[in-house]
Amino acid sequence: MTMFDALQADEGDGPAEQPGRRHLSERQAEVMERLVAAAAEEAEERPYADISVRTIAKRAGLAPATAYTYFSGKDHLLAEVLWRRMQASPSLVDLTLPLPKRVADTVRTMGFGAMGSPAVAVCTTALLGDGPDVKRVRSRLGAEITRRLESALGGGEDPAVLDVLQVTYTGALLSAGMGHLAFDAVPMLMAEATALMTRTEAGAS
Amino acid sequence: MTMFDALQADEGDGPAEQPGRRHLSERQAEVMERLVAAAAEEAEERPYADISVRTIAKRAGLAPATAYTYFSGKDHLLAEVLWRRMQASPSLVDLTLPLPKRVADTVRTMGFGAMGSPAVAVCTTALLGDGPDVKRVRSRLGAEITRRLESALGGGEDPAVLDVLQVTYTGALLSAGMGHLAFDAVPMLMAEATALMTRTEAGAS
DNA sequence: CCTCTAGCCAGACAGGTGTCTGGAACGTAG
DNA sequence: CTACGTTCCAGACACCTGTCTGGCTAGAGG
Repeated sequence: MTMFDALQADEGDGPAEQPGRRHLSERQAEVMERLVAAAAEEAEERPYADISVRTIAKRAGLAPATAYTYFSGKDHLLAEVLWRRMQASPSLVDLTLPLPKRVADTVRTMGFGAMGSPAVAVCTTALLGDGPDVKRVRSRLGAEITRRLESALGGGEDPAVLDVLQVTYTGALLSAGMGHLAFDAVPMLMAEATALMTRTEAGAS
Repeated sequence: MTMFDALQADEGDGPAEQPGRRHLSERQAEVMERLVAAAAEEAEERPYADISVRTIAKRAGLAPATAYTYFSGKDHLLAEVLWRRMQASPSLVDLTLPLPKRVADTVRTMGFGAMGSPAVAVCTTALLGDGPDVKRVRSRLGAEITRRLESALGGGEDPAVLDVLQVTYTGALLSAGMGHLAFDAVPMLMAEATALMTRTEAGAS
């Protein structure tokens, strides 16, 4: 496995210490940052199959062995890109908008707008890999998606709606990553799903 | 690539000749069958990472080189298992049932009931792999799922409902394959989604 | 009987991935 | 300046995957 779990990007001044893990030095955090950035660049301009830990490390100006001390493999690295983008994106909800639009906005701003579609597809592919580290990233992402959808819905809806939306969004990301669906169409699809499910509900808000 | 595309299981007497591809001898079809069966057995009792083309070939009593002439790799082989199960399963719809139940039944009978959950998870993982052959299997599976959901809905609904259900089912399979959702819970979830989306529709049927 | 073709097999092979080890570079203390 | 601990690196290494080659067996046809 890796030396430690990938820590969350804690810009700011919070302690942000995970109890299970030793802290990272300034230099170490910077090295990780460079690796993730290099991975994102690779994802932008190469297909998934042509990316390897070695090409990412070379781009970052680091030795492959060093990359392996931080990440367990290329999937872990590329998945981490998605996670960072997610964290860097705002999670604000405009409660004056109608529900479907709120969901669409939440989905649209969920970090991936800044990346090109091929890059998202590449990282999504990586996210599907097996391996315990990738699995952890996936769980974190899933939890965050739930959290954001939850706050977009506002809590006034049937909890089943949230469950379905969560699964639907997972499927939409997958379909988009596979090329069966355009990434641009995802927010629209989610809005449609929301509209269909909440049509005659006791309208929230 | 492989010698030919994996042919569809054409028990019966139809010609079933795909114009692009040469026909297979009796013996060849039987070899493929053994390979797929061995892959299914492997999937039942080993985790994904411990399966390889060589272990499958050994179980089938064949040489690895032979397996590679039929399939491009372990992902292709395991994905084919799912496709065969899908084809072997009935696709009948009882039009007297209410819509959500129809969808749930369709989903439940979609081939995977006969396999253990771990095996489905393993094959689902394989289905997510990249590679042109796996991609083809995925497309065929997707098309079949669409077809079955379509006939379960009966055509009287908003076409958007079908789109959403398709994506939701994709996501549900993925979530289940990842272990975030029980396979048993998938039909229920699909029924819920259907019920929510068609609640106040001008009821079909 | 021999010949010819088609399919399968065993082993060798190249390419790539993740790991390990010895040593270099840096900071700190005495 | 030397001694020491930590962190990172470069190359070597073992492992696995997919491909290729030459030979073997079975069946068809003469």
